[in-house]
Amino acid sequence: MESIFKRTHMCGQLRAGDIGKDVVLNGWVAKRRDLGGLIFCDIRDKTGITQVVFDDKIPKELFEKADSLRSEYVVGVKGKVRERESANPDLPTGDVEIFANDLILYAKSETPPIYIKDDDKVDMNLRLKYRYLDLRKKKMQDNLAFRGKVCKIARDYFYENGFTEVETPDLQKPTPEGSRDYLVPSRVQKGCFYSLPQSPQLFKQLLMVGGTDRYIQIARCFRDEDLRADRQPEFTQIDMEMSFIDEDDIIAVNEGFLKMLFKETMNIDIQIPLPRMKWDEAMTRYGSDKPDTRFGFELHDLAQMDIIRNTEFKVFADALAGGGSVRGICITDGADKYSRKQIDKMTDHIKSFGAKGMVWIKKTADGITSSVNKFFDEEMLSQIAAEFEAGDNDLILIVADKPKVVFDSLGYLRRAIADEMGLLDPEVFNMLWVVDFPLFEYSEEEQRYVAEHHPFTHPNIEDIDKLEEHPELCHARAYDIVINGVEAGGGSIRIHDKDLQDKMFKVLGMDDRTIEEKFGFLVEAFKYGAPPHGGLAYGLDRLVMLMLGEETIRDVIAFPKNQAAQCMVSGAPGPAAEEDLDELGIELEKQE
RNA sequence: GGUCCGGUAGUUCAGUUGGUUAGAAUGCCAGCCUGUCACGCUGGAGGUCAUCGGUUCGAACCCGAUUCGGAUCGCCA
Repeated sequence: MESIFKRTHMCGQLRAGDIGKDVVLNGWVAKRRDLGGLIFCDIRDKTGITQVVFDDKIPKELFEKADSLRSEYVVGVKGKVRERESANPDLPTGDVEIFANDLILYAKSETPPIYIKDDDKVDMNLRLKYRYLDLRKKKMQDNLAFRGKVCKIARDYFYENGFTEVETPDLQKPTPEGSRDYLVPSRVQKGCFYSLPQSPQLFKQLLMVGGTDRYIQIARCFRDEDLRADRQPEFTQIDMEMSFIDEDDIIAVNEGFLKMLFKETMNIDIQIPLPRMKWDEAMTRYGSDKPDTRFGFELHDLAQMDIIRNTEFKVFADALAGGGSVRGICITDGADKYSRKQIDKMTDHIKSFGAKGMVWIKKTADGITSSVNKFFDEEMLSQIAAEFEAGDNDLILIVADKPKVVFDSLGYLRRAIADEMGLLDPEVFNMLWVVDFPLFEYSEEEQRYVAEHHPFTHPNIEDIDKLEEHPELCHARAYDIVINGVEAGGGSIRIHDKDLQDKMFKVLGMDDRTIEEKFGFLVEAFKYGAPPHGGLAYGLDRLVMLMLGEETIRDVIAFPKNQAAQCMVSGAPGPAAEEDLDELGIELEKQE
């Protein structure tokens, strides 16, 4: 008795040209259709399914074995490829079937708790618990293969361009700046902790000081923050860094990568160079530093209009008096699509961004009306509509508040509405660089300036002398690659000059001791000759999700965590053994 | 940490104004069936209505607490 049938083909492979061949397939029973004296059985592997036929002309023993097959049994089948009596046009292998003459049962299966088909509606947590079943789906296998291919292309491209792949340590020194670290206790140094890297940032800069010149890594990163549909606590970056370059070099190299990537994975031709948009422009036109440019609905600033500036409408007047702004978007053909109730729902949602309300104006063939008729007569409303160049049946939405609230609200609304109206074409990939980010952001909480990107980001050359007097006016030599409204990657030119770095730390309110504690080793390294350098990192998971049009990052990661950051397959995280904790010198608080 | 939504059969869901034995589809089991491919037909099994408490003559349904899950804001240099 053979223990294994050596396969000749994969299950998605056979075509009409294979008719007459003797073949061997291995796989799982995807579906059994028992017609009595005739049994059809679909065998599945990661490439697809093939129909196998058993009839009562074959030996009784074999037929009975086929009769006993159930879903997800693991089998090997020997047989002859033949033409189907009626082809199945929905299947790549639909012209042929295998007339079985031998069958081996490798393993039985209990009835699977989830459906194994691409368009299931099974609860995500259940899918994650039985991930190994979920992964049998063609779509999941295709997604994993696609992700692998993206990694391979990244390696191919960067290797060809003189980059060296280097692994940076996963056990790092805890960094107080930035997101929460995952901490790993040290056994040898009791009371001390490693942190898992949020990114390889500091080490890749040390590699530049070390003369690596061009570095690439497909790097695992960890951030102990709350999860989202597009955010996992452990994720992967395609991380690169270059020496003796400016931002044009970084952008050119990465445009080359993106062009190759989209060509080789999806046969899409990206036109390079990609457009670059300043951060200020992205905010004022799209209300977002990651604008989706596949559709219009751009923001308009109404603060210059006399009727707005001189209005008695308290909301607008207060916003402008308090240094805020009044801006709006015009939804083409939105007037009859959105009821009062739906608009109220939108208003509720933008309240989560801090907005206190929203003004709407509907322009139709019958006239113009709004939620502020008390303050603006028809003539005034028409003036506002003209500012938006609104046509009949357009809907104008206006938010007045602090700039951040206005941008967040309108930025959200324009994309959410475009999505609802079906304007987000999944076949189109609109890419652009967002550049000239603010260097600092004022943290109300900490009552000081914090780095928008990180403290090693090089200020724009012309802003350097403003650094100490007017940090709020400084811009950064930073750039984000934005695809269809998603930040696929970002990076910057780094500071390599020690004096400039010191100045930067000072603006950030760090004294010598803090600097020494946090980044002492980097500052030390920079004393010995750091080359001008900069780089960029892509969020691999997010990039793959975007390319595949998936709605959640979990569908492009083999074993993702659920929202509570648990691995549903293994049950991680779990409690540690008493003796392990003892050895680490860790004592737990007694839990009730 | 906040807000919102949800938890009913293995799965996806319905469940009226609070009222008899909680339903459907699918899956599963058995029988019949030789060209199916969402096979078909017949029959069957399958439920701690998340948990606890309350209101009530009576609770899947109303109220409260807890818990779990999801979305989202904060957070994510």
